[in-house]
Amino acid sequence: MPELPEVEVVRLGLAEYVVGRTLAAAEVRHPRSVRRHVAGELDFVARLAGRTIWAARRRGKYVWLDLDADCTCGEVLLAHLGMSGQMRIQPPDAPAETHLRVRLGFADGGPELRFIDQRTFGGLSVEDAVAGVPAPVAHIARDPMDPSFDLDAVVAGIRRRRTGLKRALLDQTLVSGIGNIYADEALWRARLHWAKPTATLTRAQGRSVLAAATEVMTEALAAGGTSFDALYVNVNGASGYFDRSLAAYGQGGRACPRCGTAIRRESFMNRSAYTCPRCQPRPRHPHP
DNA sequence: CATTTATCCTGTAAGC
DNA sequence: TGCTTACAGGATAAAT
Repeated sequence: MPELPEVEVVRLGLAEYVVGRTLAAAEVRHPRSVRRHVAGELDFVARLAGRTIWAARRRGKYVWLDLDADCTCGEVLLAHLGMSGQMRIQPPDAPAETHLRVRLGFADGGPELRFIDQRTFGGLSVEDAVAGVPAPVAHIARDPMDPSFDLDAVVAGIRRRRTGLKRALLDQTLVSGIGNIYADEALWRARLHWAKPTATLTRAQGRSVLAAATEVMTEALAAGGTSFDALYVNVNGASGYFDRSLAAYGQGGRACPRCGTAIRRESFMNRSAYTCPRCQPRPRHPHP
């Protein structure tokens, strides 16, 4: 599932292959993939034709391409990969992928940009940027790799909440970029349980779990991301290999790399939470 | 207001 | 074998 490291790998690919090029015709093959473009499919296509891509940027799990030289107040092509979205660079004559949703051709006739998305939770839209950030991203907190990320402020924000620790880590308005995989890995590294009430979190524990999240996402980025179920690939179709380094996520029944105890899978918010029962003891009063 | 839950979607895999 | 069911889960609207 694309979280910060996977989206950053995609951003790097976009920076390499499409920045500096000028868009020609766009083709929307599935309306759901542009549903966030409120002015509709035709307007989406019309707004892209002839536009030059000036930069590829990211915040959390959102990635966008600047369509105006002045990035502080121009338009951008905003993308969210959702669960299964992929950005691929392909020759224009390459056969259509099974879940090809949007094709973006270029005026130079070179490789085109394709948005492929099996589950269609992701999508593209053209948005106005305000102070350099697309409007739908304005409420998304800075991520741990942002130079302006304020760790102590985020720890304070988490401790102000009245919820469970993992819920807070997944809340993109507190800190962005962390999804289910890296939340479980960060909690495992910090030896904290997902149901620990944020009210009982010390400042040191808060700093520890965020440092762990930053560390594990940095390592995952260096490995090209995590391709847990082969739905995540880079712009050239290659998988990342950080899944081999996961200690907790998806490891139910397997030995904890630290103490050998079997990793436990629990139900959490209609999904899963993986913990080591020994390294991450359940809090006395767990938050549901 | 703060917090939690249901919903969107499709392919894979497990269970009967 | 073939059908049904559970599961994967990011963001947000709706509910509490």
